[in-house]
Amino acid sequence: MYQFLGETLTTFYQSSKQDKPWQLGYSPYQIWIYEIILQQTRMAQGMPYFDKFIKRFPNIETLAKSSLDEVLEQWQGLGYYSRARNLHATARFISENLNNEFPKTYDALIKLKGIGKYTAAAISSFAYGENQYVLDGNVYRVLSRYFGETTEINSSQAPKTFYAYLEKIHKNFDSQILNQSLMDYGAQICTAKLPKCSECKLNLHCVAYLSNQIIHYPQKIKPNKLRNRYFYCVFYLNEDVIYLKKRIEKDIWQDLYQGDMVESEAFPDKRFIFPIKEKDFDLDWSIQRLTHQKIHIKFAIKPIESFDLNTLGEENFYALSELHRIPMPKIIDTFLRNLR
DNA sequence: AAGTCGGGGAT
DNA sequence: ATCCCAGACTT
Repeated sequence: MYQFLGETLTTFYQSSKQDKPWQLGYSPYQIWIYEIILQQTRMAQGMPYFDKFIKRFPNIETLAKSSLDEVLEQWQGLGYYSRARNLHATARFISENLNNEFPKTYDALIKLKGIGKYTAAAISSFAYGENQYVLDGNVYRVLSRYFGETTEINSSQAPKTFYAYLEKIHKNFDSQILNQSLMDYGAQICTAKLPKCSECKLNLHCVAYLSNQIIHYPQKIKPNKLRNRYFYCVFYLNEDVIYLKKRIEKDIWQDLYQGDMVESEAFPDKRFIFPIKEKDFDLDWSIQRLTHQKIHIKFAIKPIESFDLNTLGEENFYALSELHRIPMPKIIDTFLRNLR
């Protein structure tokens, strides 16, 4: 089974005409950005951000010299903002401690912030040809179906189980090619929904397919139910100035900007503490469904009074003309855009 | 070992 | 409405 899998994937790779990052002449730095952006993110969503990001920060030095706000601004709308924070911190670390030289080995890469087993393997394999195995969502899916592996892929023991498969598969084949073809196969043929089993060359030995159980693989532990969260958000505003404050809590949207915002148990909340009444929050009510949370925000606009500047802190007021350079959560950004 | 972190697109 | 994506980090 291992030999057949390796041969089939190698053949698939050679017939695939899709351009690979390293074939496009991407530098190790660019492959790093590429892999971070594509964490938990589809190609179609990530690639426009990759192009923008590389154009704005062509190398380690420019990224390291930029402010966190500037990096987050490029990242706005992409989600999982810790990726941008770690990217920025790692760029500065490499610039200050490694003489601007990007680490070249798996062992060095995995010590960097934001780089885990997958990304260390991907960079060291794709940029430097090191013999390492990538294990991502695509690989989990292909292997679990092909071998009929019932270990839940989001369980804590999943990595150990699946790396054992990879070790045997990679034994007689080129790791770089196998890494890329496993992921491409999962993305193009062995897809999560409506897999193309009829044109799949692996189905001769695919345990899930032969037992007609494809739909039940990969197995997964049920996620927790959606958490509802309710926020009130006030924008103190006049013709050319707006109040914005950075979220500093270790919570969703850390380091992004928002209005004067408080969270409540529900709408309406008796403990409401803003200087304007709950009924003034009829301006708009946005709901955003995320993977694990459902965000409800009631927005309000309040003209700036002279005492507001003292109460809220003058440093938190920004010119409207520079609004586009301030990173904000998608739902906040959308509201402010619609305001115009 | 379990929880947390975004947003979008396909079904 | 549900799933899940070229995952990593914290508790």
